[in-house]
Amino acid sequence: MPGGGVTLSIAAVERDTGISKDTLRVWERRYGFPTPTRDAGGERAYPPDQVGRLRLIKRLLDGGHRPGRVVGRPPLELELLGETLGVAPQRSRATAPGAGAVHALVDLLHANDVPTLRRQLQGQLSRLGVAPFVTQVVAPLNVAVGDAWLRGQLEVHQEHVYTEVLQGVLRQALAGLPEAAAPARPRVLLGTVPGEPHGLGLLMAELLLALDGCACVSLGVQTPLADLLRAAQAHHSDIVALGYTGCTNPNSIVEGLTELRAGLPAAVELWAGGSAPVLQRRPVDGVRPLATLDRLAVETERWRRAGRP
Amino acid sequence: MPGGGVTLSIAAVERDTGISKDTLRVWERRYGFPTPTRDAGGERAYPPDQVGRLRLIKRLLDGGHRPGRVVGRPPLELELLGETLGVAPQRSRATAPGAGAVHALVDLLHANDVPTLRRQLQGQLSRLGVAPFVTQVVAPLNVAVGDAWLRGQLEVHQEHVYTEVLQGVLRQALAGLPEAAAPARPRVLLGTVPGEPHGLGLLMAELLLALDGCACVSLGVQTPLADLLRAAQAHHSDIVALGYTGCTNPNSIVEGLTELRAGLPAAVELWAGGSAPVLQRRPVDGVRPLATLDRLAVETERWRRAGRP
DNA sequence: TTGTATGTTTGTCTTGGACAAAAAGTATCA
DNA sequence: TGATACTTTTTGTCCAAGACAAACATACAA
Repeated sequence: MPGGGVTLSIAAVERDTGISKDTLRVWERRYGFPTPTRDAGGERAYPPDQVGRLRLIKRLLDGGHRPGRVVGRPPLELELLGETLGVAPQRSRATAPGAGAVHALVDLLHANDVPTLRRQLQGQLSRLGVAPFVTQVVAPLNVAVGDAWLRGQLEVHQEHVYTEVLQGVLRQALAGLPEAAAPARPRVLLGTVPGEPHGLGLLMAELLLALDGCACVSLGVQTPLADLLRAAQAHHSDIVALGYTGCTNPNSIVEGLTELRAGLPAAVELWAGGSAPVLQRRPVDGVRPLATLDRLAVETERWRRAGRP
Repeated sequence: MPGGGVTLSIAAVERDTGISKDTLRVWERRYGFPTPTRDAGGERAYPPDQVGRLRLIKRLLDGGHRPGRVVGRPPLELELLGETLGVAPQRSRATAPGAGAVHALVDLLHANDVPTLRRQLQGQLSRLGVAPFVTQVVAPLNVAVGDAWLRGQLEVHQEHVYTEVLQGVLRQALAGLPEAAAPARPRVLLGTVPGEPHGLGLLMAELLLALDGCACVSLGVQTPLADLLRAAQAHHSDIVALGYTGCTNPNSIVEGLTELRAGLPAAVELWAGGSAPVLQRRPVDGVRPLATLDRLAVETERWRRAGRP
């Protein structure tokens, strides 16, 4: 519990790295790392350099490596692994339209130039219009930022700044949209489940849906499952749309979707979008996976064709 | 791990209630509640009604009750306790200016009327101007919403909607502010520590500081401590301002502030604001507690008087 | 009323074992 | 060659009961 000064308690390491206490203890037992010292009370005390190494390991795991191969390895070896990460899927992106703009924006982020970044994004928004801005600039930018972070080229705080700035721009665009007519349909409830802290995707979806004439209500991030159900009832939602980025446990994603589907009336559709691979790999009965943002318009159209009251 | 269907696993209960697994197990041992059944694998399986009761208990604990007095008690008794919660500090608020408006807004929230709520807030903003809106409407509204939630008069999803709508309004106001001149000082870095998911207070502070001519960079919520330090360095911040709402563990708040103060250059000030009682009760050396939003202007003025380069 | 000492409450950490789901490896067949 | 089914390894989470220190409450003295 103490951990003041130069070492961190196991709880502090869990907070800072996102690795659970149970996992930290079992790694120590199995792979011989980390090797925390003990404080006066016999509790684990982690030196800062080990915490840094744990963070690097976490990045590699998020990038697809397996614990057995990385958790015992010396730091130098890990650095090398990190640099070769995420390069494969990049080939297609380099030639995509707007690739130059995306690259320039990542550079600004890298230089910590917040005002210019904000101005550039706003400029792109007014130049392209809302929908093209979201699909052709923000979406690839998101991937680029995620990739850069994965490879350690972007620090965590820079990713936070990115989220914050972009959120400002997107919300401004949302506020500028004309309000939908009173009986707008479908009525969509947006949100993420507990454990999923990223709300940018949600905001992008809300923007596109609102543009398409849907009546959106967003709950923001991390709403408990029971409250998602209650909210859907309170707002007479036609559709519940959830966002997933894959930073959470795949098991709990599937578990949560199953639970929600069971609790939701059959007439209410359940959409699950975002970059979490598990959505495509393990489809849940009665849950519509939305692989890309384009699907939003398609599915909305389908819903309208079905002609609910 | 299963918990599919009608019962929840211990991990799901932790997510839904915010009560840690360790605590759930120790309550069962000490107070005889909860009493989960076991699944085929011998793991705890919590029925939904017990989860609801746990949520109520969590509310009561956040409101100041002690576990020994509430965790064993039957549900009926808990309901009664809940209703008498938080009434004491309300007397002063009833007569405050704008109390009527606050009441009306809470009613809208209660009725799930999102469009009207948004319009009303925007109307108040343009009528009063930014600073009075923040201090005289949003701040008391925050307290009122928190109180209502504590007493069980507002559901969690309604609080989420509130946060979402207000965030939209505040960010719009922020975007409408003229950009500060290039050498604006002080340079303030805003954020919250891991475990603190509420960003509204941060947004309010950013708005007031920007209005006062500060150069703000916000990292949003839940930035790891090490990255807060790195960000302060990258942005050459004069001040690091953190927001706390008290939904987190008081120990870890103090621990985190101590760690940050140790890692930050002496010339960089560390401000801690928000409704967490521990900030006033256990001051940390070298950390400036900001009890109310008014203090922001005062402290900024003091910093400027001190005349840094 | 304020400060100090004592006892109780309470959340978190400990150990070592266990298990099931996911991933990887291997064999079989079209 | 490629897809499918089976087997083994890997890996995160859960369990039990015990221990401890910080926070809280209560009693007592100045």
